[in-house]
Amino acid sequence: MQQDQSRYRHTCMIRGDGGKTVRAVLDRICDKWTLLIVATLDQGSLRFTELHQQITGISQRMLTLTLRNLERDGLVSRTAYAEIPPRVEYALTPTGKSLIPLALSIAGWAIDHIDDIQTSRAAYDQSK
Amino acid sequence: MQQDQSRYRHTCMIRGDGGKTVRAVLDRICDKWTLLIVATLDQGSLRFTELHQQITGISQRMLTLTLRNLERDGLVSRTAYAEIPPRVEYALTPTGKSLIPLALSIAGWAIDHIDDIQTSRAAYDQSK
DNA sequence: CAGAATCCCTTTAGATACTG
DNA sequence: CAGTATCTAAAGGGATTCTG
Repeated sequence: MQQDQSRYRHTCMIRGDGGKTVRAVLDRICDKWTLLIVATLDQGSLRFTELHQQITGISQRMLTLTLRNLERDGLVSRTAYAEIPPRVEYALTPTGKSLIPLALSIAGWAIDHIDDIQTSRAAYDQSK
Repeated sequence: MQQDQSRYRHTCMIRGDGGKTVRAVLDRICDKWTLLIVATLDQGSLRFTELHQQITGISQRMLTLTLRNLERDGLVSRTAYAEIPPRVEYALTPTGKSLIPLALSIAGWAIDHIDDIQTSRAAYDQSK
């Protein structure tokens, strides 16, 4: 009881400004590729092509767009070397690195509950 | 160093199956309304209209759709009473309640970093 | 009260072709 | 190598109207 009331108080963090702050972050991390890119860059800086190879299924266009947004938000740094052929290195910034523990929390919850969710989903679809 | 290597190993949780498991969860919690509904239901079971009033800005259509998806995934229970006028109560299931700590982690990170992100974003837009 | 149905506009993202 | 440009199919989501 004590705990439940305390938890309810804290969910005000989420409902706070109508969810604006939380959603601003969700809009960034919840697209199809952001977390995969961030997790891939956790091993160190990588070039455009290396990212393209390691993240299977991503199109050139979406890799470019997602990296641009991550750079804009200060989560990823982009370093271009004036060589021919061109070389560009992408790496996590401190803010980007701070996202990793959160990403691991999400992954942990996903792994813990994905079976329950899929079972429930199948049962629901069955009953309709 | 030691820590960084350990962290890198753990990000395999995210990249694991090409991000399939993590994305299945992100697809559920990352739409515009899910976390707000879950956070609102943390105070206890609520009726359709009560949710509609407490979550400002949501349309009837999106409230219905999001609640259906949450029910399908076993995060929210729906109890209809055979009365006139009808009464329907929505509440978090145990799985739904287990989502609250994760939501709070996300909110915490959002609050901690939203200023940095918006500053970086403004600087990036300025330089273009 | 608690929705279902329909309309319609905006955004997203894949495929493809081209370039400094 | 590291992108940019363009086209298009599909999904998301708001407003409105109707109903058991």
